[in-house]
Amino acid sequence: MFIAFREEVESVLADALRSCGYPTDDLGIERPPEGVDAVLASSVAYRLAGEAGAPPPQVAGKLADAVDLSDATYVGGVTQQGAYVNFTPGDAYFEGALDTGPDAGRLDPTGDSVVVEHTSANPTGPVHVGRARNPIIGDAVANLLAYAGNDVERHYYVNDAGRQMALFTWAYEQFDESDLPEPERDRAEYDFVRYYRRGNEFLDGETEAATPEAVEAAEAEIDAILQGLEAGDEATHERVSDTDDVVARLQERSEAVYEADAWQLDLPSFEKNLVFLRSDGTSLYTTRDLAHHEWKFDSYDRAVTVLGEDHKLQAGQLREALDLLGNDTDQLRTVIYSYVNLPEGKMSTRAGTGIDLDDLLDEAIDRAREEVETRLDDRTRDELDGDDIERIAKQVGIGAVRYDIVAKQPTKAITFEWERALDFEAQSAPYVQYVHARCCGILDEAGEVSEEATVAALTEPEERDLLRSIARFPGVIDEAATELEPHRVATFTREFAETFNAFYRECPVLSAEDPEVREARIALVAAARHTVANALDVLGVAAPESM
RNA sequence: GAGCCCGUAGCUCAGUGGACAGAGUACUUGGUUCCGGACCAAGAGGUCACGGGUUCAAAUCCCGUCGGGCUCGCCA
Repeated sequence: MFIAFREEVESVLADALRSCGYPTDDLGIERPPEGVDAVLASSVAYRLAGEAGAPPPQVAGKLADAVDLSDATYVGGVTQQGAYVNFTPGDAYFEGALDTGPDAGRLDPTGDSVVVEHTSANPTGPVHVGRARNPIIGDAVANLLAYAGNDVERHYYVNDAGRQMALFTWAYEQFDESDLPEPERDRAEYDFVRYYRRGNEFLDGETEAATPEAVEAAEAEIDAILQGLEAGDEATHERVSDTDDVVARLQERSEAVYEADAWQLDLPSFEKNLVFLRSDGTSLYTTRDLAHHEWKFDSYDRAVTVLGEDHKLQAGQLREALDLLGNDTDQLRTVIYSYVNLPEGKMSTRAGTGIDLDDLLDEAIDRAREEVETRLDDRTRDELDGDDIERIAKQVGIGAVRYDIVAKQPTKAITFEWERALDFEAQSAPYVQYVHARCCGILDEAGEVSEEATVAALTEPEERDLLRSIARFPGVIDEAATELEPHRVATFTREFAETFNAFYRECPVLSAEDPEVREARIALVAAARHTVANALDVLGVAAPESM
């Protein structure tokens, strides 16, 4: 509804500007502050004041008069308030919101195919919280693009060809399991990471056996393994097997230089040369990634990659090299996130400091379970059995962690604190999930949602506010998808929950005396439920029917 | 040292040219015979890091300073 409303506003405002003889290049459309009774407003009068030779409020008044709403469906009215031209919704706008169903927030198909790559990492160990933003943001970005009407594919590119894997392979053969600590969990990556850490300790000379000669021998062996991986690389990786082709094309570029036996690229925007072929003839990650991205460009309309800020330079070099190779790099967008730190310092897989994501999730589920159990006595509705408690604990615990991470702007650094991430009150997943459960509770008792329900029966300000929030959801999806900023959806869920709670407080649904009002409120709760369920779905947070 | 990112209430964060800078948390006070109190209402809390500039209008854009982070490898 919001998008159609916005298009109508753009159209009628442009017409009004033309009829007054003003330029239409900047419509100045924005969202008015809280308390203003309009869905959208225009501040264009400020910019026209000089040209019109009249103060902004006068220009705004003239424009408001010139707006012709006779063909408008969703825009119900236009008023001048100070220097602003305000557009208020009509009945069709509210009716559309009340009709919101299971496809809430899903936009019309764009026809674009998009590949979202995230969490690409070396399989050398478990994911710690420092890196946890990658899968969580990546998943939300992919969901967001799918809701925005794109045909989305998700890729998790496991790189098992680089030096870290060669080091790991060497360490795995070199060290005896009996000399290693017990794995922290019964899973492969916890088993493997012990070798990886021990290997790094050895190479750093931190163990007794690590004499300079031994380290040198180890390095030689790792190099030999790397050569072997490189040879096997082409056979096993169809998608990056065009690396040779990329190397050949790069060598023909005038930016290519051959220095110190290695092929390098002198990129104009970067100080340092980018080596794309080692002196021993093996390729580098970035070279293989170039071939991988050309494959993406051939196979999809657009590509999105979610990367930590430590990869930012490499992402820039990749983009410029792709450009040199003749690709349209507008197809590629990169979402960069900052690392998560602990109050006591940095996290590192290699050093073994930090909190594993698995541990955090377990702790979250444990705390959620306690929370559910202490609230059991307060329940007035259905009884819960052990399975229900476990399900709710998982939905709430994992939801709280994901929400805590996805709700923040990725570019900002986060200091991770247990208490904050697992606070189940206020600006958190459970707060929003609770709204969903409440809706389900009401609908459960209400039975069928009537087709006859009409917004004419919804006259309370809290009812109208809720309708506006429901109507706005597709607009939020549109803007968040355009900017690749899923945290905007999280912000929306918070505001939405507050709006719903205000409605819940002021407007009894099941006990409403007027049957038409009761019917309409039930339909409103159903629309709200679909909205909050899908908003949580975008964020990758479960929407429990009871909790 | 150079490049990039960040700095908003005690704390955690929204807001990134336009209507009085907003939430939560913590603190103070109040609310449930009534659809689920994981809720709600009220109060208090701000040199938007600092200093210049552009603009009718700057937390938002530009320049500089300070503080923090990331990067600068024939690693990924």
